Amino acid sequence: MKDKDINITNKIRDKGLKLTTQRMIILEAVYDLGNHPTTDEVVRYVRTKNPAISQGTIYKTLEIFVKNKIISKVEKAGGVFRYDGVTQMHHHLFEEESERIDDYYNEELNDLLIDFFDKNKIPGFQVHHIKLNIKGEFKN
Amino acid sequence: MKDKDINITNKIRDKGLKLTTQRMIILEAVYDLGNHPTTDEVVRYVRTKNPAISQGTIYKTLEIFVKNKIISKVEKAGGVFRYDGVTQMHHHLFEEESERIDDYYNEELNDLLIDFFDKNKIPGFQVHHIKLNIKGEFKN
DNA sequence: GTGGTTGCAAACCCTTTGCACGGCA
DNA sequence: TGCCGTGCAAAGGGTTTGCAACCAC
Repeated sequence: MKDKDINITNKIRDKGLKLTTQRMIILEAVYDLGNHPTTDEVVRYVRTKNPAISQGTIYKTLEIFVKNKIISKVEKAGGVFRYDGVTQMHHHLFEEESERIDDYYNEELNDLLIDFFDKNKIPGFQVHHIKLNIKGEFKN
Repeated sequence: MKDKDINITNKIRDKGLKLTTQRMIILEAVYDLGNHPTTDEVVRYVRTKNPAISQGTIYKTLEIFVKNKIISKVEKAGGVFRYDGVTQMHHHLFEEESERIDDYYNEELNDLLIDFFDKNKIPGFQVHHIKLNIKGEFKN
């Protein structure tokens, strides 16, 4: 068994979820596809590994992963869901026209934000998670 | 003509869009409903003012307003669109279970963010707009 | 006058659901 | 063995589209 498989196995088992072939392949898909895949992209990836896995299962399984915080949904207006296998704090760069979404990591920014909300509690609201949506355009 | 109507009229005309009854009522709906209405909420509001306005027109018109930056879409995972009539820089508080979305205004935070990205340009990306998604829970 | 807008209704498409079968623990 | 997970296919529901009639400019 490869390191990658062990990692995937643990992610699933650590949440008390049953380990099945379907779940392993679906989680592998999110990780391997990397760039915030849509459900459809996950479906196509999974097909290449095992065409017998149904679309319904993929939809259900992705939701189970989200509920168990193994992956997360990218906040995205537009009827299509995207999933994100990165669980550490990071932000997103959006380009509207192209639908492109890149990750943006910056420790200094994270510290700045955490520090800000430590000092400035929001009345009547307890913060769990902060994420910056940065809209603009990619230049080549 | 009320001040409100003049304001709405100008918002539409200033973008070079034709002024129609439908557009005025639809824009009024987004402003009056206030709290990030869904398309369906806009449809219901518009019906009370003029039942003859069709749902298709409302969908098309809201998209036209977004394209012309008169209003904006709230980034939201979930198949339902929400619209936001507030154009000044602000942030959103999300509570997942309840679907509640409140606005969060903080000038100091805005300055902090603008200053940060002035000093820390993102290679290959030009920032147009920054918005924080703050997830957590409302306490009563 | 005329090109953009609207109304209508059907089509779309992603997502959800129900249920019987199958397989992990 | 028991119960959770899966496959299948149909239903659901918000959104989009096409086109003829209409109307601001």
